[in-house]
Amino acid sequence: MKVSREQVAENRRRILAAAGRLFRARGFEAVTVSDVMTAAGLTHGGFYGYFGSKEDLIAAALADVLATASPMPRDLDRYAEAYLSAAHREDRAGGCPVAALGAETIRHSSKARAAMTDGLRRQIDRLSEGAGGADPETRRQSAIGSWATLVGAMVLARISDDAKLSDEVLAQARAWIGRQNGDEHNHP
Amino acid sequence: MKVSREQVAENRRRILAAAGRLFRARGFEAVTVSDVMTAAGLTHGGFYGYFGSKEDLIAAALADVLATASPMPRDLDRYAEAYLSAAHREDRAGGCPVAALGAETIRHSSKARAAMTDGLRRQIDRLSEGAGGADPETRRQSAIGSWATLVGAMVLARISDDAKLSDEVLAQARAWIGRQNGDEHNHP
DNA sequence: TGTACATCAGTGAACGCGCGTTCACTGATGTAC
DNA sequence: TGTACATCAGTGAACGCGCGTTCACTGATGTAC
Repeated sequence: MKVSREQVAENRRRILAAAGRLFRARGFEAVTVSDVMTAAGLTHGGFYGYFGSKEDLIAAALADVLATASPMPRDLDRYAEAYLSAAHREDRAGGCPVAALGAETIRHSSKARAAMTDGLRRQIDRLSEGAGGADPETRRQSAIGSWATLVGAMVLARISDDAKLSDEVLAQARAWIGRQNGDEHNHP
Repeated sequence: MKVSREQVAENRRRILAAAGRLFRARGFEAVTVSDVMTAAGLTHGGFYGYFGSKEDLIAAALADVLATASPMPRDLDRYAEAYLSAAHREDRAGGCPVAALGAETIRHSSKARAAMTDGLRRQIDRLSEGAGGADPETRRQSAIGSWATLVGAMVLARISDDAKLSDEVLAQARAWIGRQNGDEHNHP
């Protein structure tokens, strides 16, 4: 049965949202087209009316998640605190797509990789604004260094099956970023 | 045809080495048991004489790669230079298993995850030795912070389909780590 | 040391299953008058 | 505004394929004498 144009738009949004969450939680390959469609409240057969292939969905879902990324606190230290939280570590499905899928994306379509690269550029720019340092070059260095530390620390914290070690990684990474920014002159 | 005991040991080593390289290059799920056995110079049927399942192989291959990790230069800055090189970025199959497979490992067997956690502990200890800082706590913080930065920067550098941005990420992450350690007092 | 035989590592065909994808069909939507 | 019909989004059965895994068989190894 045909559905209204608004329903089609709504369904597309639901498919993308479901795919974004499932991919982050389980990775691209462990999630099936059926999984995504069921999570979106549809049956698998309808999928190809929305996307040409599973690879297309991967690229579109990544672009969608990266576009609707969480708004950033104006300050790099505060952002690090939120990013390196136990809540974020536990919430893989709703968390950072780079920490969850960054390494896997390299092996998928060039569109998926382009979406990630685009997200990386925007994230560096956003973090540069909130970074300490007098000149723009220092701020850009802090943005890149901090972002690498945040992503890496979240990967390491999630790897650890020892909760104490995992907590320590998060805390020490936060302190390490603070050590860098605390030395700057923009925090009077 | 039966083969000699030495040949069996050699074959096991080859299977693990092939698996270690293929998994790092393509991820756990995209590599088939046949791929691994063919790369090891055998046929797929013989696999189950060596391992109980593909999941078992994943755990064993991870433990193997992490055990035979490259020897570390005595100094954290020098290690960062080697780790954050273009050569390492290009050599996924022979590179760091954490940057290549860290995020995926969470979703596999507890043995695989335990191998990674073990590797993380050993890496933190190794880097602590080469880190700057007077007291052990500062050195441990530098080790964790640096390791997170290294892993994260490699993931980001590999994501980028823009070579210039990728090079910049590596260079800026190196500088960011140097900035931390350059401030320490153990480099007269 | 040499021979006879039991062992068992490796082979390749075969298995069942679940995947991505296709397609004939259905019936609500939305358009033409 | 109301009616008649063409459109087309969604359904679910079906497809071919490749995966992980099993197994009967083979023939070199290694042991017993």
